[in-house]
Amino acid sequence: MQATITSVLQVIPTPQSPLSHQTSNNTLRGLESCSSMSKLKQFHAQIVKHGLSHDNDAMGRVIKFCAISELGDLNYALQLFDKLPEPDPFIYNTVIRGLLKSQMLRDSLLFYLCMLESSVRPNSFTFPPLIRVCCIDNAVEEGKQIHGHVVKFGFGFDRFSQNNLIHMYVSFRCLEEAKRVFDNMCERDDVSLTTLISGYAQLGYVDEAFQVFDSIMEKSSVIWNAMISAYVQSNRFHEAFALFERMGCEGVVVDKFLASSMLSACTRIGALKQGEWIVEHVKKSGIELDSKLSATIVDMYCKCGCLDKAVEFFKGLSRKGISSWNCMIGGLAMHGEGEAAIKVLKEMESERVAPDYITFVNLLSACAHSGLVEEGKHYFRYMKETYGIEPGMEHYGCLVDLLGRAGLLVEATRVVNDMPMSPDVGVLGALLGACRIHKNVELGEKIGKQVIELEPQNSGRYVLLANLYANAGRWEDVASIRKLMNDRGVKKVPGFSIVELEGVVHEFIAGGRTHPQAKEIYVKVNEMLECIKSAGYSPDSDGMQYDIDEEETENPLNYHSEKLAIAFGLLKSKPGDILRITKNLRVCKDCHQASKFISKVYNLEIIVRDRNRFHHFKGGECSCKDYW
DNA sequence: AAATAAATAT
Repeated sequence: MQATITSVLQVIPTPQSPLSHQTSNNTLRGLESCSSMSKLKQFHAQIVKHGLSHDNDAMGRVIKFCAISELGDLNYALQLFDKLPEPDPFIYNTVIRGLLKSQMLRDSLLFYLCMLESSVRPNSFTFPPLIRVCCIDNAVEEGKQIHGHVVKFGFGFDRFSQNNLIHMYVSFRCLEEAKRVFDNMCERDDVSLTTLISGYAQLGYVDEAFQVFDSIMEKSSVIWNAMISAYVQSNRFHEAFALFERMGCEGVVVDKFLASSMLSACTRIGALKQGEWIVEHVKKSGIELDSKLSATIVDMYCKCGCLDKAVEFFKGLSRKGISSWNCMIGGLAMHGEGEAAIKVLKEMESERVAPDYITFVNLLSACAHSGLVEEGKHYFRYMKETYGIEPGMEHYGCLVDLLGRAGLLVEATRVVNDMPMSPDVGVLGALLGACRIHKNVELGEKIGKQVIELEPQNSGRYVLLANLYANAGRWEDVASIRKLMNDRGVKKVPGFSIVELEGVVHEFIAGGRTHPQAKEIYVKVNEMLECIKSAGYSPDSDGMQYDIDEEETENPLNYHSEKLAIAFGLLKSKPGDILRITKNLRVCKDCHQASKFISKVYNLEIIVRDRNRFHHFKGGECSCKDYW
């Protein structure tokens, strides 16, 4: 990007080609509906015959098809370009877009330099794709230079360029720059606003996002949606719901995007009642149930713990998109219904829907959660053999998880070592998890250290390794992990659990006392623990989660968010009720054990969704059969 | 002749 701009500033405009004749007009019109490269080559031949092979207008259309269309051929476009004596800005822009589309990011920037060197003046269409290139390539320096060019060539107030610049600076995490571009605009549109709002939210500045949102006088539904999703994304569900309500009061119509965002909010916190309300609304208001929305609904039912309703809704779909199939299989996986998941795959095949990459991720995860080792191994090969799907990182992750959980650590390690790509944190994390389950300290230590260095800010990894050490009685190592976390300023993610009772969502944070009935709840926790102790429960401090926080005075193990949520549920429910809990972390061993006892002693069904899967506690047993 | 953002499944 060394080219100087000053030399290009005085450019002589490219002379326009002579007008095309009637015949060539017809040829050009035909090009619009061109359906393949071989058809295109016929058109090209016609153009040559009419003596227009150097005509920018005609050749521009040909190049556009080759460079941009799905059926095109970028190399052919480049060959044609080379034969043009004086390509115009449109043609340069088109090739730049084509290079972007083919992920040839560097070449796209270089091509822009060629444009400048040939003294062809960029226009307002030149910059948006270039800005995207910098954005995707994370090319911060080049991005700033392109921004300079935008201004110097006089497009500093072009809305498309500005919107793309906002997007670019957000992706560079330069929010001040993004805001500066935004403030500088004379005319902001929905794109400018949503880009900035979601940008703030992505980087954790939800309140700043709200300020922008709040400053808008006339809010379109797109803007409402952006702000609501911003809250959902930041786990601030109460605010999302509150805003949704306010939106209704202001008479904004719920469209499919809003329905989708709200459903995903319900899904994330496991708010079944609210989710069902949205589904009813979708049905009543005639919002089009497209395949994406259907998938969202299937997913909502699954993740809110209602497998039956998910299945019912799924079966009722007249046209099932691939994502609905995938959500259904994924839902069954979470509930530990491996055999059922395999059955759905077979149904899918008999309905001639081709499974894709994600189908097999979900299917393999179903096998892993149900301990279906042979089946899992079979489908791992099958997807390649039958559908030509090359196993990706996620598939390897599932396979390692599958083998590791089943105690086949040697085989799991071999898979990791023989993978064609180098294993990411997910894959190694699966192996580490297996080491913890099967108490393999040597391997676990080695993998644990790797995983921590790959993701130094992820507290969960430290906790996992510390647990492994604690398990082996290696307390000095536990202490050194704790020190490492402190030195690096890694904060443990606070665990929270959510319960929906009578349509109201209650949230509990481990050791927290913010709930209005906190006092009663804590009394109930103690009573509850005493009660199950006499039924044979003994606290299991194996998990060691508590020892990692030094400042806690009480034993936080007793006040894990899940126990608070259950105690609250006990206060509010009658025997025979079902208690649904959603939590952000994984269930710890002690809570798992306690939940089993509680389900028996209090005759209460408890359905817990953790980070990974569902646990259905009933009569002293858990649906995961302690396999999780 | 031409374009940017926002939703689902790991």
